[in-house]
Amino acid sequence: MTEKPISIRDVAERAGVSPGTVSNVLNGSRPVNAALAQRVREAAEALGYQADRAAALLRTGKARIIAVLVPDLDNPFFTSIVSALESGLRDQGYELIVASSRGEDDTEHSRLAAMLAWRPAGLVVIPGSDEFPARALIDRARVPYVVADRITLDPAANTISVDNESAGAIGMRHLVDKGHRDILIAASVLKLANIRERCAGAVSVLESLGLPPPAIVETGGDFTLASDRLAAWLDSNRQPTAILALTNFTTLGVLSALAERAIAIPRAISLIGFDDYAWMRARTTPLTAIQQPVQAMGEAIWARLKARIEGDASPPAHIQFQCDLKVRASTATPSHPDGTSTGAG
Amino acid sequence: MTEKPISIRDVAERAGVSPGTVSNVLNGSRPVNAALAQRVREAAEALGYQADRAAALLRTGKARIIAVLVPDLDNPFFTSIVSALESGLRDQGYELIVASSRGEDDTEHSRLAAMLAWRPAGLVVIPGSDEFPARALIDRARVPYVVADRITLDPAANTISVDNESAGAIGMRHLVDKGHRDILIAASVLKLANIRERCAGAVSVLESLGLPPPAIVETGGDFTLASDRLAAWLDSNRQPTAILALTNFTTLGVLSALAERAIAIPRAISLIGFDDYAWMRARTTPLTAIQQPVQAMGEAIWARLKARIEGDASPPAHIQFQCDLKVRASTATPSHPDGTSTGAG
DNA sequence: TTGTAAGCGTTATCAC
DNA sequence: GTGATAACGCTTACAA
Repeated sequence: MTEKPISIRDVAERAGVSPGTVSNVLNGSRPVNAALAQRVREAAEALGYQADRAAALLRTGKARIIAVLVPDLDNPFFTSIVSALESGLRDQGYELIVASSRGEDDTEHSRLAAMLAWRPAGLVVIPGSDEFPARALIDRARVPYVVADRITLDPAANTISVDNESAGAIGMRHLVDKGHRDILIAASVLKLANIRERCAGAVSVLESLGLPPPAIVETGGDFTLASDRLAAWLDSNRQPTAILALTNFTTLGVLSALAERAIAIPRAISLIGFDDYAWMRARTTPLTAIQQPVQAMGEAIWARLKARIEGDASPPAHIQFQCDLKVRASTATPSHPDGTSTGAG
Repeated sequence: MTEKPISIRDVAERAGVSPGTVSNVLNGSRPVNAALAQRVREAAEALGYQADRAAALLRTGKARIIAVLVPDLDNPFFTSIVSALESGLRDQGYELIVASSRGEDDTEHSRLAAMLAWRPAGLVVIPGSDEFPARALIDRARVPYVVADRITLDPAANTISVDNESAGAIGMRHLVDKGHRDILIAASVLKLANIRERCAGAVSVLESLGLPPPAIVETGGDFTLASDRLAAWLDSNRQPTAILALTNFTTLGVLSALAERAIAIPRAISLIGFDDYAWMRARTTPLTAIQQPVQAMGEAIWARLKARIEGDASPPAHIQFQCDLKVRASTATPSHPDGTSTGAG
């Protein structure tokens, strides 16, 4: 049924040359007589020859594979990073293998081990936690790698992330400028340093102005949990005049909790979302949002990784991108400066 | 710098056995004396040995790789399929390599060729077009494959998709039941058979009731284009009482166009969206939506592909899943049965 | 400039 | 039940 794929020998035979010559022609590794080269190319074309990359890898030890490990393939932030990476790799003859750690340490470990068994040229990882226990595997494999999004304690890592403190700060500053004093921060998981930093940035804005600290609710990682936690919080606390969401899923959680309670945005509560997706704009009240420069981050990840793959030995870089505040209609002046509001449902 | 990874020989030496025995222990391919096996396992563990999968692939010819080609890694429908697939493969020792064709024929061709060079055990493809010219490559590679989401003219293909006619029909039926007679269908690209079928299903509902056919606007594949086209249509036509969107991006386009014009949902226009995402629910007016069973589809794709990989030679199956209409607040009785409405902005 | 042959790490086929 | 050994398809010294 499945017959043998054509090998380099088939091409060599058809072109009347040696396998080595075929390799040299197709890879351009050494100059070959023009006429011969032409014959070889024709033969390869005619047979539909594609070099077996596994064999090439075995021989050279240099895989044109980039492995990517993310915590969740259903989170659009992570997939947008993957997408940006993919377009970078694509033109340079690299393949992308991808796995999800589902935010579980042991899955992270096993998926990483499995991918490393392909001896990839490079690795991009968004760790599930700051501890990132699986990094021992990377050290052992001695593969060039870049850590994205999450902060890591690994001193040898190249990291690409956003300036999380600043990201939190620009959101909070905007709310304070609008006149808000009673602000709730919706944070996903405070165990993650990037979330803590976003919080810290936001809190520091209030501190520097001598204002009281904000309330913070930890919503958990996924949408439904976030929605429930926020609902519970809203039901048992005085209603804030504004909410600052620190991830895309918490943004959804806030929206859901507010919608269920028919709390109007921004009349009753102003809202700043995190990340910037089409659905945030396609609303009667488009969301003010803290936008991460995903495309640029993807490109930077690939640039850094590629440099490492090609032998760059400079000290680990920690590249931070600035987020952009997209001001839209979901943030307004609070209706009652003292914090009570009108939208109770 | 990059020192040699440990090979099977290192393990063999440390355990005092032959490489063949190590292989037999680790793969369970043949019974091995328990004590020896234990020594081997300890040695492998101590050295952190991971078999080089490229070498294994070269020898066996059986890659544990599944290649996935999608039109767009930024479309959550496609990434959700990838995600569902990934969890299926993962536990069975397969690797996932993924590429985006960006909906371009030549990119599709080149990405497919590159992935096939890894001699993957199986292939999942969401073609960019019904013609799917790149399928010649698949035939030549004789690799088991499954076509997902899109309908294909390829008679040999196993396909997994939704029942598109029914999907269109349940949406339209719901609108008609609500009393709508002046309905706009927002279709992405009529060149695609699945979109045409969704249209056909919707149209047939009206036909069977002796009602006049709906207006159809072709919005194009991405969000901004869809938004512009719909805006243009709305500005130059009588306003319908309901809109049926046939893809996730057209849903966004409709929402955006309506929001810009401050047309209220469902007071002025009822709306049915396609696919079902958290953001559709996290709204003051949650969207009635035609939900594709993504998880089940991913599982079915993997089940079918796995069967083929394992030698199943039954005739090509064309599995269709039924979509589910999630009725929410965005669809209501039209305010003016004759089609005029109140929400002009 | 081209051909020949070794060898990458593994698994499968043979002997033992 | 275990150990040599060949072979997978390719690239690359080295020989011609």
